[in-house]
Amino acid sequence: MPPPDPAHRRLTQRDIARLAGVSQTTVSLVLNNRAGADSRIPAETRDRVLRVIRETGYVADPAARRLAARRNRILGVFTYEPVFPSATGDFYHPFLVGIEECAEQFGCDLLLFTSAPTVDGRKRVYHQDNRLRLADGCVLLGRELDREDLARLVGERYPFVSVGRRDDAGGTVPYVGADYASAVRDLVVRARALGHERVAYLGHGVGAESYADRFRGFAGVVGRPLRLAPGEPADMAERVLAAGVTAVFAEEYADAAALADLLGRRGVTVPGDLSILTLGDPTRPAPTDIDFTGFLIPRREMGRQAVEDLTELIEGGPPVQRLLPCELTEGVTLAPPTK
Amino acid sequence: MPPPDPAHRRLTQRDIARLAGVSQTTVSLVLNNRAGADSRIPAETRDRVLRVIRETGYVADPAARRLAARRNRILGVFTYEPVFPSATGDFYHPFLVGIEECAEQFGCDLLLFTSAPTVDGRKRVYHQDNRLRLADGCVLLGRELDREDLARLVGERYPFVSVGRRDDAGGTVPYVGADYASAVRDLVVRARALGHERVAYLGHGVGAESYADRFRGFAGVVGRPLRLAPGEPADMAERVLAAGVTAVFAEEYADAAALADLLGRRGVTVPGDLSILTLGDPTRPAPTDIDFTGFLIPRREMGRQAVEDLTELIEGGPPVQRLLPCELTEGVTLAPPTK
DNA sequence: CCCTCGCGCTAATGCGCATTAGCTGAGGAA
DNA sequence: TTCCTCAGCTAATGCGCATTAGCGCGAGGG
Repeated sequence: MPPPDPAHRRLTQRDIARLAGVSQTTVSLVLNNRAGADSRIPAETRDRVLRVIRETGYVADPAARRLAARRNRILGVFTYEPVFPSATGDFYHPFLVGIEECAEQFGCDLLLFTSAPTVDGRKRVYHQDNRLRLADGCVLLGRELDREDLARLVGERYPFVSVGRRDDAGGTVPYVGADYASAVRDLVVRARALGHERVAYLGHGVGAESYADRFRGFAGVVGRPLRLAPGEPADMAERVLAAGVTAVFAEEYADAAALADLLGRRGVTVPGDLSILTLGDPTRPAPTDIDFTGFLIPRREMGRQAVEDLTELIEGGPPVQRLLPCELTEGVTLAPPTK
Repeated sequence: MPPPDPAHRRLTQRDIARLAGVSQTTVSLVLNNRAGADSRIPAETRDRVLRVIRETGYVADPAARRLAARRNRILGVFTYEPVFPSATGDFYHPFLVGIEECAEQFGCDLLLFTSAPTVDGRKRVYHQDNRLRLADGCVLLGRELDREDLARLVGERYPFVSVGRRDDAGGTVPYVGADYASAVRDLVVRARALGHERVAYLGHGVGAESYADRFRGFAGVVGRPLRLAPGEPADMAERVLAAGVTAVFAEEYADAAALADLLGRRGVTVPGDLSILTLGDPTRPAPTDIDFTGFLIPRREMGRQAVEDLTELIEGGPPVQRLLPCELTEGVTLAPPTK
């Protein structure tokens, strides 16, 4: 590549140094406030340098900075599912709000790894020419992270924090998750207290950690846990009714909404004839006016906390795993059973 | 900073070179597919290098790459108003969708400049220690961009594209805007065709380019354009009625919604007694069930196009300014005047 | 008068890569 | 044989910065 037009070449520390009549080293020292015992800079010199910097509007090249100092104040954000495109977009949005807030607070920029190509319908961190190392560390977002990716990140000692609990992958995976198990357990206990004996879990209950955790919480307090696969929406209502339960715990909010709708058409009232509880926020659009009883995922807080943990990890701290409590929502879809 | 534990030091081209029994230069050449006449590499050597790269999973350090090659495939996104926090969030979301889509298509990552501190209630591109130059170029988003920022970007020949038309700022400002003037004109013409003679523009009509453009379109086809400042919502309805017009063109969707609501309470029907037209999508939450006649801003497309123009600008292309057409919405709030 | 000593600074180096300018050895021409 | 060519590489350099080692100098001590 030809060298850029010198007239428009941007300023470097050397330029500043020349203008201030000092060395490049001194500029760097002033810039980074390195007033250590090994290199003191009198106020006069410092002011002179700072004045030139102010007048010229010099800003350090972050790439060079990263190369030399291995630090950037840039945090990566990798999302396994598309964030902006709106199907799941509204679900991930609050996480990003938290991430953004906290990043701003720490004075960090956010690098969204949008370039990751989609292979077999999934994104992968490690692809040809990934730019992971441009950031000091990375926040991982998505329902299902690739286990190979995780193992490799762990193996390479790359600083990252997962939003959402993850099973170990060849080492400790740092995460900020939601305490689904406890939240589900609390809901079941509450339903029990109202008299519900025959209850069902509507959902997969396996696969993604978030599903498994919910079902674990359910199975932990229900003797012989009954699980109904969501399956075809069309006959979901039938299967639920056939199960002869008085309360349904829906893994997916959208399933709860669909179920309520289907039941309504059949004249089955909620919560009169059947109680329905939601186990988290909608991950897909679920048009409904019903104020479900259930719990909310502390998404924003999870985002914030992930960034906080990440910065500490980058500083050399130990990997931490933590679960944040979910907030129960009163709602109107849980009532004592009538039959 | 102490050198990192060599056991965990990540691979460099030199490591690859050693493993493949070639020089670092060769690795670089293979990696960048530099098969020019000046440096030919036989298939055998190339394959050997590629195999080592594959086996080790080597990926080039993007910071070093940027430093040496001055290219990054990272596009910056600077937003003058907060994007995620949800007040205006829903308005900006579609722009980001378009930006993200197009960036992915081009294999670019997105750098969100979240670290820009808010000064005097506004964000500024140029602040202490900004990281603009980490990206190859930048997309600017926001209703009102800072003119000083713009002038400086232009002056420094920094590649950027504004989403939304901007007046020149010491040079041509590349933008992808919405053709508000034409859209408003079309709406006025349409209202005229239905018999509306006395019409009013409800809004500022000055300040941000997007406001000015709308009013310009309005004033261009209305003899003595009447402009009503939005002012206090409480008496907005009174002022509109006092103006004795048959159709109102509302700059802000939220104002249209508020107006319709206020009129409804007074028994004034829309569009029976008064037609109301909206000039774009809601920039603030506007709860309403009304299907307004007006137009939509091609936000997603604007985002896409901005990224496309930006990449061409980075490639050395000329700055382009373009306006995208707005889509008229039929709606139910425009009808022939009754008085 | 020499000899520390510490202050205030700078020369030199390397981060990992892309790029330019060669260098080497084999094969062909003279 | 000698020279030339050219394919196939490599050494060297610099991108802009942070960092390390250390230089020159004046003050204070012996």
